Amino acid sequence: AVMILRSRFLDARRKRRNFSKQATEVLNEYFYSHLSNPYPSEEAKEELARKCTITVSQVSNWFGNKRIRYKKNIGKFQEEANLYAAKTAQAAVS
Amino acid sequence: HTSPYHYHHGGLTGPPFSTDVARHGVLNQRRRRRPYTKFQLAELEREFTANEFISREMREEIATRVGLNDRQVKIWFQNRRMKKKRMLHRGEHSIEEDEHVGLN
DNA sequence: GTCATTTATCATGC
DNA sequence: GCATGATAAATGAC
Repeated sequence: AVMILRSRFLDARRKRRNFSKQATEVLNEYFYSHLSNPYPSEEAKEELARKCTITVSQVSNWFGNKRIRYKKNIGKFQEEANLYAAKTAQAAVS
Repeated sequence: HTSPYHYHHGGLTGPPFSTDVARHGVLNQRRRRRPYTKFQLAELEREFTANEFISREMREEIATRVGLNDRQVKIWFQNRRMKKKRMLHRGEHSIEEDEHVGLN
């Protein structure tokens, strides 16, 4: 039984799929609008998970990867940051 | 539960990840992650199957046998117990939503 | 001890 | 060929 569980566990990343465009959109919106403290609470993670149709663990994985990769190369994400900054600014006006 | 790396922040001034530099000085930087060998993992898994919690004596015995310090062995068993918990909690939510060939 | 993380590595998508 | 999601070592809060 243990072997079955483990093989199924290892298959998770073996057949990983990219998130949908809408899901990535939602996650990035939250990330760049909370850039000073990009650590969503457990409740926020659950809400993001519902909106993106993914699990809470996947939300945690996404933010973990996003934080480290953003920190390692801020310049590479500058264009993306400006994009979502303008998007949230647009939402604030309306 | 607050984020550990932002716990000591008094104000909200400063860039997102400013605490990283202040966390450790020049001398003590974070130990680099080093994947374990197949032999080490096989031995650790075998011991974990026997018992998930080990005493300090058994910990030292395993450490010298596989070529790790007792701290690494302790951490490995902690992470292994967390992994088991995740594995068990996986079958609850999504039994098997495989082959969802979804296009964006 | 648990557990949310950081960091590097892995496996895959395209 | 890198981008991306998931996992494996390692740290620290509690």
